[in-house]
Amino acid sequence: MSNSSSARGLSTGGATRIQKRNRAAILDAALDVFSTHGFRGATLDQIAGAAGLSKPNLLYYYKSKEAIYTALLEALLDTWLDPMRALDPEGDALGEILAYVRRKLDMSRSHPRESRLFANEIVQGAPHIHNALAGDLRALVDDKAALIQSWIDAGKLAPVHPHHLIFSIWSLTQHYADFDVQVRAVLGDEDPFAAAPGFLDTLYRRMLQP
Amino acid sequence: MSNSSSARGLSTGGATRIQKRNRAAILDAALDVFSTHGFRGATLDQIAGAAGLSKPNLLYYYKSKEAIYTALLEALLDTWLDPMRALDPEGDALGEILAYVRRKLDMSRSHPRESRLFANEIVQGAPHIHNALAGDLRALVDDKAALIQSWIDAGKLAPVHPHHLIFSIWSLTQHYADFDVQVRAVLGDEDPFAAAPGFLDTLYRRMLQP
DNA sequence: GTCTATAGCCTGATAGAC
DNA sequence: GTCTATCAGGCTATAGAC
Repeated sequence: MSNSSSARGLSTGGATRIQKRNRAAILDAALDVFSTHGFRGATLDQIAGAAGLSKPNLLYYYKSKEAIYTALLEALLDTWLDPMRALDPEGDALGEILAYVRRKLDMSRSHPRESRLFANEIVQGAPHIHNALAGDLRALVDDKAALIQSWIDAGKLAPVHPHHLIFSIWSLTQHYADFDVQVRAVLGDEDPFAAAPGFLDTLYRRMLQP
Repeated sequence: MSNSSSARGLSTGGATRIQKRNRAAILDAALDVFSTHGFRGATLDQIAGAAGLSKPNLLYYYKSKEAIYTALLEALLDTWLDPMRALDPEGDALGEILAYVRRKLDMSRSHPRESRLFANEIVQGAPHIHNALAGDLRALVDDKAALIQSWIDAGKLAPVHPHHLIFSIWSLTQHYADFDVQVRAVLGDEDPFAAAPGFLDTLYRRMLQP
């Protein structure tokens, strides 16, 4: 029997520890580069360099540039929507919305690369994830919009268009990640995230208090 | 005397009508292509084709890809900020804000390419217009933020952080242009601009009514 | 699994005829 | 002013040695 990787006995689920580490390093490097330059603007040289691999070795793990990109988008899309999934029908209406806003704002601060990755993709027409938008995303949003509408009907929130309310939360929170350079250029030394939580909390309290 | 262009007697300001028409066609084509694919993703072939010129002829009018791009950004930046400049210190405070929001939303509907051009540029770190952001833009925003603060101090608006109020207006209105595909994927057949004006009007009334 | 070398394509920009 | 032809460089992806 040959000393092939699959016969080593140390492999876990068909992938060695080195393979797992390299795949993770590649996706992290790809997130860096794709989020900064967009799909077309990124090069395999940059990604390979950031991952500490040679370019052909990079293509040993993923067979093409596009394969890296779509693997990255798929791996992130689910977690990206977690803050919205956590909206709890049993919770206090206004409190749930405010907590959702807070979670999204926290993600803009802690995961700006993910935000800019999706921003780049969507601004340019979402050529790689259009199906996910019209499928899973739409279903999830419709579900949560119905929940918001039920809160409004029960008099727990002031009346607003539920879908546009959700758009406003995405837009206001992701703005601090996607347009970070502009925000900081205008604010100077002031940290955007110092006043942003209070501002958004006030905004949604005043708008939604029944 | 040779029959050179400058001796024709029909030239206006050093440029013939054909030159003016071609320059305008180039900038319009460049707006199309750069706003859809970003600077790096755009190609001179696409721009030349959209403008109805050959690639070398394109480079006769602008000496490089970057020259086209920066000419476009400079030509648009001023008009892009007009809605904010129109904020009138003598007008009614809440009415002025609501009118500004409405003007910005109208621009997202009528000029989505311009919005996406700046979105692409800023998401990727604003490498070509960083100076303009930290210079002219910041000065203009600081000026209008002071105006908003004076309205708050006079009791004409509910207290909010003026800079973040301005960011919110940019974010909420431009979202409908920059993330158009996502908004439409979620809304399905419903026209985003049907409910958006009313939603934003309600939002800012409830937030700012003293 | 990882490397060097390179194929093959595309892109921005230039030369030179008309 | 506009074209055809083309160069030089950068890019993705593959071949093949180890």
